[in-house]
Amino acid sequence: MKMDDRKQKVLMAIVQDFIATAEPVGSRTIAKKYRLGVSPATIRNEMADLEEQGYIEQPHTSAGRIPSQQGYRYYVDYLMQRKELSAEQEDLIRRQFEKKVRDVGQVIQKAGQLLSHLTQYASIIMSPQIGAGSFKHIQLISMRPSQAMVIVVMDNGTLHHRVIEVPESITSADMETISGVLNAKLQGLTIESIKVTLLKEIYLELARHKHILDLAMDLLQESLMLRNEDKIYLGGVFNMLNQPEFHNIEKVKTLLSIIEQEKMLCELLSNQGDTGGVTVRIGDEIKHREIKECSMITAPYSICGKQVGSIGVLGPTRMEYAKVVSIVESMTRNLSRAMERMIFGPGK
Amino acid sequence: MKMDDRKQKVLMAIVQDFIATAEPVGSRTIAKKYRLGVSPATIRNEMADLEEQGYIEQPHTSAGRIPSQQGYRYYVDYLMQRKELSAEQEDLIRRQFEKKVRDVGQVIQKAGQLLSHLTQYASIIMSPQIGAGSFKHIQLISMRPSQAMVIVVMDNGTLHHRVIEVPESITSADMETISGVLNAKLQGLTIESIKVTLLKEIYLELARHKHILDLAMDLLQESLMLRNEDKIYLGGVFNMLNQPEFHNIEKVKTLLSIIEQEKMLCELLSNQGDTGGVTVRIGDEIKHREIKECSMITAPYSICGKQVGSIGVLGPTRMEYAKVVSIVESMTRNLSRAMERMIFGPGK
DNA sequence: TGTTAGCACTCTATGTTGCTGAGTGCTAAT
DNA sequence: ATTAGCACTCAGCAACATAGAGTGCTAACA
Repeated sequence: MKMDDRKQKVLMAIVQDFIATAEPVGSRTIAKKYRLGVSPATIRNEMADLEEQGYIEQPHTSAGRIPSQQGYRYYVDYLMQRKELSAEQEDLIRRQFEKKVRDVGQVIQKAGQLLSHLTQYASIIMSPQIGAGSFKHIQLISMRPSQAMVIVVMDNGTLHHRVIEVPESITSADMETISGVLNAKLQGLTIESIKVTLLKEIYLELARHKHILDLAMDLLQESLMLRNEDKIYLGGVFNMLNQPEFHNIEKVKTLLSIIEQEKMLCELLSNQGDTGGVTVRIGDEIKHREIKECSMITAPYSICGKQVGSIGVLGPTRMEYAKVVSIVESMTRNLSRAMERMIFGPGK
Repeated sequence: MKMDDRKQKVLMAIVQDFIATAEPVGSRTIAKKYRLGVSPATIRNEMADLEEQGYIEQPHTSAGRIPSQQGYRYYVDYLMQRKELSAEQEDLIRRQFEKKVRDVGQVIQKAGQLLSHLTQYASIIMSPQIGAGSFKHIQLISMRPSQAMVIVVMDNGTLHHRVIEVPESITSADMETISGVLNAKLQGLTIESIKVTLLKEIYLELARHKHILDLAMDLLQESLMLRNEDKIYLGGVFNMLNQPEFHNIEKVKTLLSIIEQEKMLCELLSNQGDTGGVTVRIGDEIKHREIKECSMITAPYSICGKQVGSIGVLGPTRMEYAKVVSIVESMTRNLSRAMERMIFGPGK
């Protein structure tokens, strides 16, 4: 793993130049553009070594070199220095997140648009996985003569509702009563702690309204079981087509076919390591073989310190790692804050 | 506009063959495959006429003919006969819509997936535009010591909620009271009919809770004003890449750039004619010049007879009109039903 | 008068060839 | 250890040739 200083510089030059131009980099270019103070011939020697060690490769004999996966990895781990965001970028992000939004979906969507706009790659954002909560409040509301709405509020701030059929004989007052009893008996319970005896008790008390009760309990039960499902926002795929690596239709096809499968996207985002920080996965390190020659930079965001979802950027392996890492990091910070405000109110 | 019988047959052959193969159609092919009982030479004469009249064109001298926009139009208006869905397809659609789903978004999404799967083109579906309703019920719920949730239920079955900050001194009982007063005074009102005098009255009655009242009224007002915004589901773009007309990257790019702009999609769907039935727009007839060489087949769906949204299929002008028209039609029927069930409960 | 066979003509698509230039690896001189 | 010099390789491009699909026109035919 040890690498002499000049080799590092050469590797760095190759990676950077290739990221910038998408053209294989020759020894002359490096000597001229990166001023290492040695001649192309010397650099050729270094390159031969680097190739032998697997950091770079040659598309064909008479071409320059391009970084191998291992080369990118080395660059990301040891050579790259983060490129801090410009003041405008910082500002843009902050302002985007200050905007008033209606629901979580909208935050996610805005964040995705911003992320793909800033990076010029595709962005993937997962909506927060707010675990199954416990029951907070239930409310029956009469909507039309024979229809009512059941609303269940969970303590994590989510709510579920459904329209049900009720006998015409049921009055608003009856519904109040039912709501009242259920609230009194069940408040704060999780699915595990709802005892059969307790249910019996309720049914006894509200025997007259068994039918409605059944329907209400159905929704309640579902709500308690439900981990709110994965929603995924994806944007900026269009950007990818500007990358020369996607000038070939077949690649675009495989890319799109993946991207239309939400499940796979979820896996891509969830499969990240342990760290809690920004993760960079290069080429094969993304486990799905359908995605070739792509890299992902992902990071979790959190609500009150608990990781609840992830955001990510998908680009060609020839990605501007230094820039994207900073952007992703800044985004998670801002997104976490926005989510907290969303769910727990504007807070302090 | 009048066209002799054999010409029609020739035009039909050209359109159908081109739709099937994407290759310019020659006179020999028509004579052999479509058995018009005349020789290629005769067909060549007919084709020369058709070209003169603008129904077909020649990509270059030594190629066969392809339909012009006008040619497709004539085909769709006079020649095409609907291709009824196969029993399996009918069945597939029905079963998809019978599945239990959680919310409107999910119905839309499922429908979109199905539509693009059946047609093999891109599908666009608009979520229902349920107009601003009138107020049905408001409920304040204490969530944490200094936080409460306001829920507003509208008579059209939609609901809005928000977490607000409240003084710690407010009790659950206070909230019940506030909810109660608001419900009693405001039930059934629309934004226009809420009078200042009435508001004064409420504020007087609940003077102690002015702060909360303000927050609750904010949400209420927003809810009353809000036409629920356009959400658009889009799927099957991937399918389009299988069409030979999109083997050229530039076209894919313009297609994708459009497709990522939700606004434009909305316009595309809304801009349909009057008819209430299936609308076919070919090439330029879609007003956006960005979309070249595409056709759209759209149709509105309705809730209780009122048109609330549209679904559409976007494909190349060389689209299987006969098939897609039937599919779109069947989908709107099923979607309308599913929406009604969703919003008004399972009903009869 | 409408239909058809025959034929010359056009033009794309495909393949072949040869050349150019970028880039390499090696060797010998510094 | 570095570098200049040189022979070698190979993708990419342009120029050219060829094949084949399809046409339009003409003249013969029913």
